[in-house]
Amino acid sequence: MARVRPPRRNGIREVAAAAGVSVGTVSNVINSPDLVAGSTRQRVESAMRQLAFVRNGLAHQLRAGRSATVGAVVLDLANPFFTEVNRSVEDRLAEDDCVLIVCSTDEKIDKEARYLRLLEEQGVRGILITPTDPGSERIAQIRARGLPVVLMDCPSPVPQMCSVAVDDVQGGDLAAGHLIARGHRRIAFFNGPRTIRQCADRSLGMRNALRRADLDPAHLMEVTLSGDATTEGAVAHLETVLSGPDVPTAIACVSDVVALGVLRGLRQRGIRVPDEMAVVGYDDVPFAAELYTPLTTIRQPKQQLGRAAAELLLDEADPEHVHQQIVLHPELVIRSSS
Amino acid sequence: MARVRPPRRNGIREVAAAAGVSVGTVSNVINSPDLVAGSTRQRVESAMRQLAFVRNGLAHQLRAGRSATVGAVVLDLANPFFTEVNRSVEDRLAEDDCVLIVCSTDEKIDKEARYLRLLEEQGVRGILITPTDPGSERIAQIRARGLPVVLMDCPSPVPQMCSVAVDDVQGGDLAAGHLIARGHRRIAFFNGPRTIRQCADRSLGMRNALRRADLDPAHLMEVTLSGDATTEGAVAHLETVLSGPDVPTAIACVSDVVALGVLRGLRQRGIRVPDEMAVVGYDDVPFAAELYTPLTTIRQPKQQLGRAAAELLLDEADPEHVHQQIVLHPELVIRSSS
DNA sequence: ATGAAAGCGCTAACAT
DNA sequence: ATGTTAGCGCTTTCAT
Repeated sequence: MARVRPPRRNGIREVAAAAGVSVGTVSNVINSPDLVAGSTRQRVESAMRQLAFVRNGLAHQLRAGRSATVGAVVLDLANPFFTEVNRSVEDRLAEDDCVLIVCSTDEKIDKEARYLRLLEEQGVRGILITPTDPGSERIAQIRARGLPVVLMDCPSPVPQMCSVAVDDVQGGDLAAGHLIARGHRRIAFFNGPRTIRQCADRSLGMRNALRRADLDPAHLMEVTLSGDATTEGAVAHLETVLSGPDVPTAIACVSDVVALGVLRGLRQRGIRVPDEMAVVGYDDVPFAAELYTPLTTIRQPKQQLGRAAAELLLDEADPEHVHQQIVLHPELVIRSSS
Repeated sequence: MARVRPPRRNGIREVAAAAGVSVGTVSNVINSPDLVAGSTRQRVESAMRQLAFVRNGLAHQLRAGRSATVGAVVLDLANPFFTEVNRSVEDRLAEDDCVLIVCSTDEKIDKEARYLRLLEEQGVRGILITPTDPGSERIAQIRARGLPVVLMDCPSPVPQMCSVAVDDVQGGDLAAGHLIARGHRRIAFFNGPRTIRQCADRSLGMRNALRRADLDPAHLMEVTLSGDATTEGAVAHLETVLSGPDVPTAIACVSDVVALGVLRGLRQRGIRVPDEMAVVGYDDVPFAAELYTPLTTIRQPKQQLGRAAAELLLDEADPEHVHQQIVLHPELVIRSSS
């Protein structure tokens, strides 16, 4: 029965023995120090130090019924937008001694499903998610099992669920409105798949702006990057647009990362920005201002988003909790690319 | 005794009851399906589906003694270097059904200590860390308690510990060597605090290059950004350097993020790059090529780094495991800023 | 092939 | 103020 590697760490039991008290007392000095007499407490604490005691959080959580981990399911951890959101989430969680598990879905529904299950098994305290489909049965089921879910960067389709979103219709409107004001009429939109709400909404916003300017919204040349809404994907799709029959004078992009690819492709072809082609991005990532052509973009309140989402999730423990749908607003940042 | 919110999820027990078998059998269909008869298995599986069974990972891990979480302690989750490393780690872990907990220390030793404790309590399977001090007592103790630790972006000071590093001395050498070859003699180095190994090593490498060119290494004008090795920090420190008695002709930076600040500050002052001032970065983050002035930089093999680190960590479970210190190599990428 | 039962390390009554 | 003990949900011998 001898285990091979049992540098098993000391538990509450060893501490109790060393301090000459019962395990219950040790538990109390950890969880309700005021219940135990000063002298005993000192003895126990010194024993803990001596034995390098680290409480087994799993056992704790199993018994106490609540864990110290929160899961964040986002499209891509390496995307600078989510990166900043996650950082804010992490900081907020730290205030409550919670820790963040990150998961990238790459917009793949099966990866999403897999991670959701993993997180649920893991017994996370709750899940923050930028869902591929906010109305999905899967999310409803998770909530039905009592696990708090907060939608991040996505408005809740139902009132009983928390969400923090940024108004993407407004964002799209801002972007297109700006281009129209600059005199552009043939506008392309490098968008992600419309099945992603952000993409659909931004598209809608752009069409609203066109309509308001008495332009036919159908003339928006929407290019769909499915699964390749990346810098490289954009470079690839640029070819198609430029060699088409109806070359646009402006390209709006669903993200700064995509805009980066557009700028790169344009530069490779010697097409000047903004003179020959205007470009606008989305997100306002940290480097947007320092690009070869500083990028006009739609700024998202990333930190607020992360912090608010974390806060809502932590709050769900509270029985008095009311479900909130927070909507934040984007902002047009004009630079040189348009 | 009635709990307030008990939408408690169904456990192995409920499944057992529904399927008319014992809990042991249910456990077996989960963990050793071949031990149980086909028909029983089917009954159990259908019961699991019916009851939306999700196994309690905490209990599982408590009993089985190994968890499915791995912690990564890095300087800053939002830093594009770590962002890419983490993403690779995440992907590698996913292959083993593990999940990643991320922690940003901001180079603060107390934050690091706090997160390490949290992770250890959390019962992570192991810890990947970019330590503020790789030789710290704290890390040694963690390992002594049987928790695998792999140093990331840092060579192990001792042979019994795994590590994946990138040769930073070489990187510094590459950067300075390049500037020297371009004719620069007065070189400034916007570095982080030398207590961080990467910073110390890159500085060393730069001095090596100077020495090789028969230049006095003491002439390297090293500017220390402590706790503000950020874009903003760099902008602030630039003032000091430019108004000093001995203005450099080139600025090397400890990261692309810092270089971004230098470029920004230079641009604000109308100083042309590279004509009036050469700049080189470090990391080769995704946007480095698309900056206003495309950035000459030292490329780090970020994906390899993350993947290798995750692999080493996962391997430590293996009793046959040997401790490896992997050293990867950086690469000079010349663009227009120098 | 399946069941019964003893824990994993901890918490929370309840007893003293 | 401290000790005792019954579990949390699961795995894992050991019987059957």
